[in-house]
Amino acid sequence: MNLEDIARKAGVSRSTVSRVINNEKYVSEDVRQRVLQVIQQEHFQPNPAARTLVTRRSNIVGTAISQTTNVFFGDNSYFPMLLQGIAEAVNKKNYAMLLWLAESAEERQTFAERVLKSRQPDGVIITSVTENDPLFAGLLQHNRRFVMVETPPHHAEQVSYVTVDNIAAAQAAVNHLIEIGRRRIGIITGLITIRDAIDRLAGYKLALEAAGLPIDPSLIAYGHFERTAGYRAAKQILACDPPPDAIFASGDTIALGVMDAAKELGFRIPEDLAVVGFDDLDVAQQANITTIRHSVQLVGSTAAELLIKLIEGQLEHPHHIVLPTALIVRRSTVLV
Amino acid sequence: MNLEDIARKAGVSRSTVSRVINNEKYVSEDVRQRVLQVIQQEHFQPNPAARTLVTRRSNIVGTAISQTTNVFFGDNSYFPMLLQGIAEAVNKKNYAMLLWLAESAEERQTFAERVLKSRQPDGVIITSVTENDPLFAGLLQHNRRFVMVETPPHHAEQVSYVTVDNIAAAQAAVNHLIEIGRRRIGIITGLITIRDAIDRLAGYKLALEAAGLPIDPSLIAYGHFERTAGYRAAKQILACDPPPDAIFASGDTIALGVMDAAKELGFRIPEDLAVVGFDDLDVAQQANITTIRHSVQLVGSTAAELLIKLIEGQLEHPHHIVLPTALIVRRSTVLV
DNA sequence: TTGTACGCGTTATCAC
DNA sequence: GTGATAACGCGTACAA
Repeated sequence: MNLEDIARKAGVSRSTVSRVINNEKYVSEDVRQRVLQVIQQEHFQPNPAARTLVTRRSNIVGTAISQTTNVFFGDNSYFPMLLQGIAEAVNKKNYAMLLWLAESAEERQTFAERVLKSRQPDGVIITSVTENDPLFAGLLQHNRRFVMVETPPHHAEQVSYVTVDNIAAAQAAVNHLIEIGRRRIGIITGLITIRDAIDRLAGYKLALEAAGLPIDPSLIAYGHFERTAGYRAAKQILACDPPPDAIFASGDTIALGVMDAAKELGFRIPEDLAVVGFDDLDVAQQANITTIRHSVQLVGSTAAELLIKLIEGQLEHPHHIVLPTALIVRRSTVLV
Repeated sequence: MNLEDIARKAGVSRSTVSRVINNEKYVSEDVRQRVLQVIQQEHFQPNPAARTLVTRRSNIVGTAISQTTNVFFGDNSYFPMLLQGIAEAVNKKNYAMLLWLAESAEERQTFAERVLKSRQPDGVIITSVTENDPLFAGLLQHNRRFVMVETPPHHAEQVSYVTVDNIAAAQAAVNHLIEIGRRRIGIITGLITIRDAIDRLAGYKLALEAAGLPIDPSLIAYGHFERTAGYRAAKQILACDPPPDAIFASGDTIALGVMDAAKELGFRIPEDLAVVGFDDLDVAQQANITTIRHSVQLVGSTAAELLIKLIEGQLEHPHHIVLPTALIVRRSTVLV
């Protein structure tokens, strides 16, 4: 069943059917109705491949998640939320989403090749880019259309991206700790090759400096966005003498690990140790963790919308969007 | 850049280039090398739309997740693991994955229409099918190629699917409880319109009957696959007089909710109350919950492999695959 | 072993 | 308003 068949049944030409389907004007109302009726009764859908061949548009956006398995899996709902946001925008615009997931032990290089090789999507959304990410470099080099979630590690001026103001948010988190009287404030970073992690650390330092507090290197632990990593890093920091009276965890899953360690070492929260997370994932609410809220879903939908606008030429590339954050105070810093 | 261009640069005809790309024989070795070299230096990739148009194959498999947002989001890593498994198989076979996610409050009907309308993929993987699922019905009615994860609610004989032996697994779980001396064993089901949930309940009943134990309706609570649902259902069951000495939770997230309720009501685990979960998600290991292990990732990859074999005509439709399970004993039933 | 010619189902560009 | 007809880039019988 194709345009030709529909045309015959409706007693018109192929071009007219095409016009009806694409909602063009210059089709008389009765012809349009007749054609629509045939289309409906035959459950006709135009062949997307043929359409793509001529328009050079697939109406598909790709999403590449180059994280190792356990992060995508684990206690982290970041990616599912991001996907949900992307899906939402993509549906609204009548696009489809192609998804690439890195395999557990896959090299970033082979993953990048897989994504770069694919010519199906009109554009790509990428996330969790590291310093020398071959995917990022490849997209840039081949001049492919893409949008980054998070701030790019470099060439930020040439790249379209959606992010939250990590520096300001981290400052807000640390300021909150200072306001409740904490003076020895530690930080556990995310994977420090990722821009988000870098910026949150920068915000932490800025807040301390602004308050005239010293920056103690022994209170800075480099980790990554997982509970177990948070646990290990917290044990290290809490062993300092004197121990910190607060820890800013660069992610909620890290904060969970901090709580684990604190409990084990007999620190009361928040009396002995105040903890602030980042992201406001479901777990933060469940575990009553003070955190920075930024809607991951909103980041996802914003990124997808931006990408589609770039594809459709409604916006100039590059384009940068910074979404707001909010400090959510819970029991991990303030007793109710 | 297309076949024609490559052909010109290599000094051969378009068809020869096509033959080289598709690895056909009857191409002399030196011509093949010459063509390959040009392809490499031009970074040429054949246009997938043109290819699809003529072969009627897109090498894309669709995955439809028709669950509401919070399930996909929440404390549940089931879908990410499933996706990871699908991605693995899809990569191996050089396919791509198209993903549809239902939106938070979306009607099952509109979601089904969205999936059914799409003609991009060569086949579809679906999951979480309910009794009168319009997506399931639509795929069946339009005679579309698809594979189900889990046992279909009906028409199972006509449908290809991958599942675990839920009945046997639930029996094993309950038998374990009986073996450690429990006699008043409750169950909290998953969403009872889903086949998995139905079968696990059936297995529970079979095990009790086989052991000559009564089936007490007040010990059966109908819930769904979420922690909070497990919590509520557990509070209900634990309020019975006499209370149960064991609960079989139809999912690990439900089991977490049971532990929450038990803790709140002062039940010691496992002394006063033994708890068995299902799925062996990461959380089960973290919370030390006895559970039924079945690799969700394996289910995903098996489903994708099956679908691709059906697409490529290497297997007759319908085809059924039942994957094994294992009882994993942890501290929620037995003190170490 | 290689080349020629046609068709896949659409959109775009004309002429009418 | 409508209808021919030429692309789009590829695979594939068939001819050479």
